[in-house]
Amino acid sequence: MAGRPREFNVVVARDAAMQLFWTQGYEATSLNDLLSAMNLSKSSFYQTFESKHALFEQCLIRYEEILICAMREGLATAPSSLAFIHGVLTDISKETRDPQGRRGCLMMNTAAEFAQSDPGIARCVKAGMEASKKIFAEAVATAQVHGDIDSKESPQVLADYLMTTLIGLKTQVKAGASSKQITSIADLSVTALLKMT
Amino acid sequence: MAGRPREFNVVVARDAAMQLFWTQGYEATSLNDLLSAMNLSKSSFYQTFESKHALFEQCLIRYEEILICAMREGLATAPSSLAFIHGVLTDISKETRDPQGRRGCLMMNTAAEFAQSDPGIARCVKAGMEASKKIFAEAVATAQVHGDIDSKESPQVLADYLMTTLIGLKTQVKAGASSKQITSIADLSVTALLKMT
DNA sequence: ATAATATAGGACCTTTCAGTCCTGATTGCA
DNA sequence: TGCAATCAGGACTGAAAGGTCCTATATTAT
Repeated sequence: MAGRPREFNVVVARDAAMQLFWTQGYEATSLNDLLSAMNLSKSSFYQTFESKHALFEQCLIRYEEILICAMREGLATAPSSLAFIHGVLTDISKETRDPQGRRGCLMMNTAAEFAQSDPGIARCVKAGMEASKKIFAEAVATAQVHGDIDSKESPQVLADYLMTTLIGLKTQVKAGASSKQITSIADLSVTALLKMT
Repeated sequence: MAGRPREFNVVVARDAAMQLFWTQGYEATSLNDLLSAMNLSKSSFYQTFESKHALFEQCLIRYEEILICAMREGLATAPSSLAFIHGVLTDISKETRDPQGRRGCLMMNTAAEFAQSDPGIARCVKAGMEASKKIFAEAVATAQVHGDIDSKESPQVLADYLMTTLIGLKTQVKAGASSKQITSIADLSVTALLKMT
């Protein structure tokens, strides 16, 4: 009953699309761009992925999964929760080196491009934001238990603060900030977090 | 030698365009959208504004002028430099009320949409960012003189920190954060700034 | 009156877009 | 052998995009 098997890997193809959307944004990425990057014929594309929009949503979800996984792993393997928090922020300075890094974060780029106009995508973004924030909140809570961060403020509010800083830093990188600037801001933000009572 | 005078106000028309670009972004705003909002015929449009792209650049520059002026005035009239800084951040919570406020900031939206692909626009954005940062730096320096902010950190770095927070907050608003969340983060950021040594 | 500039409106152009459909070949399983 | 599903590739559609050009009318200063 089964016909000819698929010759390409759906995951690989979708990841290629994700990279392209990440670099160029949704609107700026044409179908032909996608077909080239994914190395697919139009037939195969529409047979496998319903539409450009549907594919984008899948890419966004996938991106968020990867992001969350990376954060979870980072938190799990870091010497301490505080080191994890500090690392997430300071590592952004590395993204200033190549154009690849200057792309920012697909989730945040999408927030800027779609938040107003596409409720479905907006929900996706919000979910990803919440998930990231939750990990920050866990990290903060642990750091508070260890006495690295003062316990007067709730982990949720502090996680919101960290998310805000993260978004701001990523955007600054995109806008052309230097590695040094980013490092300074990140260090300052963490210092501020610690000195707070 | 002079012919028929212009019947519309260039400034008013351009401001209407600015509002539209602000709400929808550059790509998502079609020429017809612009003609309707500006109440112009195609003839008048192209006679006055060279192209959609040129108009956008003018709008961006105008937006930045308004922004900088508002900040300068805010700083001049605030009871103190610290109050100004605190006000800029906490006032963002008001933007959560109506969709109008959820548009974010044209300059930052543009950074997200164009920073990678359009060097001219990117330069414009960077200039606006620098100008905003400069005002923050002035405010910080004054607050340091008044003893409201510790003088160990340079005004430049602290201004960078404030810009980062500002960008992060604006983006969070766009992504759907609540008024309460924004207020909490803004208060926390300023508190952090003060408690720092 | 004339030159110069503005107005409105529409025809028109080229390009690009996402998406559909069709043909014909290919491949695997039953 | 035949069914089912894939493949590639191109023709095609309808819509929308930004821009140009043209006609005809209106308004001003000289």
